[in-house]
Amino acid sequence: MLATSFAATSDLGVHALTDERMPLYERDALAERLAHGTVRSLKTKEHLFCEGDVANHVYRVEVGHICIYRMMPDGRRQVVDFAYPGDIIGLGALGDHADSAQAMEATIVRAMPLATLRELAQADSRLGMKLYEALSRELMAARELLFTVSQRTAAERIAAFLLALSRRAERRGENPHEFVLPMTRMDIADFLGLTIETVSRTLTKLRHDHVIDLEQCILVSIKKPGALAQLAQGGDIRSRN
Amino acid sequence: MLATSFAATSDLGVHALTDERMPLYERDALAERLAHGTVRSLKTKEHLFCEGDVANHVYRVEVGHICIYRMMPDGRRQVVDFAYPGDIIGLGALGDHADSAQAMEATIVRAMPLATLRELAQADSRLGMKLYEALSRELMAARELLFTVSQRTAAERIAAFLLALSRRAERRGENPHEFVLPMTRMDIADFLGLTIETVSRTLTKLRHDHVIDLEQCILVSIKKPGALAQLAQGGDIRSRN
DNA sequence: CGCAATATTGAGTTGGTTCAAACTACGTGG
DNA sequence: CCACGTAGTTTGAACCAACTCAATATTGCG
Repeated sequence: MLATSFAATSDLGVHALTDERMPLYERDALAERLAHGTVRSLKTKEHLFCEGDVANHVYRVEVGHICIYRMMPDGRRQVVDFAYPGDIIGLGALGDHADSAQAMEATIVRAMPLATLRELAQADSRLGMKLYEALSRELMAARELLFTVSQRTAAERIAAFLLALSRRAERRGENPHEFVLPMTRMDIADFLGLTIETVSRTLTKLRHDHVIDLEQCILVSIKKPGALAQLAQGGDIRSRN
Repeated sequence: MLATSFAATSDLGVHALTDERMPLYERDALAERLAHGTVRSLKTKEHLFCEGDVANHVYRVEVGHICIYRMMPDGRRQVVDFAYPGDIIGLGALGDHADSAQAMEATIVRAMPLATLRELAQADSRLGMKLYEALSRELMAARELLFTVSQRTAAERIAAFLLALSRRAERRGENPHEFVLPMTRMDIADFLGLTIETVSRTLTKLRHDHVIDLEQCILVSIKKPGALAQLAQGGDIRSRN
């Protein structure tokens, strides 16, 4: 049930466990199979699967972005992960899906049946180990997010979130100081356990303090990475570069 | 990195995923090996391992209770799990431990080297699958807790927590409507992302509303399970039985 | 261009925190 | 066995960060 290896949440937080993280699936039997897997296209807001659906595939995002979340009957929503191209979704599901996966924009994924995955893992115990490790990392990411949501202030959460996105951009070989937010304020809010208003206010505050810059609401430039890191840790802002 | 299969957190929450849960390790090669594993005794507050320690064993709690948590440099603490007798700790650790494990009282565990675990999994692919499933459940539990902490009010969190403990008691063949809290208010607070004062106040409120009863601060009797469940869901209390 | 969806900003409210003080349980040693 | 000390818990009152409600401003799409 979640984006493996490159998940945004993965390194949300202080300990930056994730810098040791590398693409798991490359050169894997898994990746090879996926390369020939069924392609599925999703429109913006279309669901890849929903809470309660029987889980019978894993997916790799090829193009676009997917939001993994869970809802309460009364409408409260918890976003659990954001999947980027290359990320694998649906690992860890036993029986039914416990979360829903929705395309945040026009998105293409490749699907692979769980049965096939099981066969591969049976045949190649190294793959089994990798899947296990991938799941471990998911677990760490989930706990990191738990920590963030449970213990940090709004400003600290946003700072940690932006830093996680920055590190992710870096890992993907993109500019870590300037990247696009594929998610809406609502997604961010539901991810961090805040309201859209608080997300917005906190971002504008960071902008006014010249820690970041924002264009078109979606293009983030990190101007003072040090200040942002300091903030994420719980320190006061002050003018670090 | 966590208490498998019987973890208290496991079913914290609405969807009660956990009722499908059964003891994983019974009749396993794992359980057999553990039965002959090294015994280790811990005094109250003694650590089994700390954040940053190299992870080279998994442990099964035999007697007592263990608290798994993570700390920030400034002292903020997030409790991630409570391990009961039968629970397995330390699965999912890759390299170093990301959490600390501390005995909440005089506790006995059995240890098994990770190397042995890997061998066993290599030899018996069913065991590998079980470990994978155990980890999946940990992940679900972590997300359930995330959801609880992120979206629920203090009263809802406490209600969900008590219900989780109740279900756990039931699974262990104990009285689900009367059980002892092995953890302090501080542990509960750090688990649910609240302060000890709020935990205390919320418990006394539940007592005054005759939803629960409390003796010696540690013996909980659930008087109105329905009201508690209602509350956990986000509904108002009202006098359900 | 004009509309609908998303984001920002402002003002007032509140749930949970913080700070502080009293109370309870319990282990220790006299 | 009881007096004492300590750690843990409860309770109260003031405060504040984030929420709610409401209005305005963007953005992007048909």
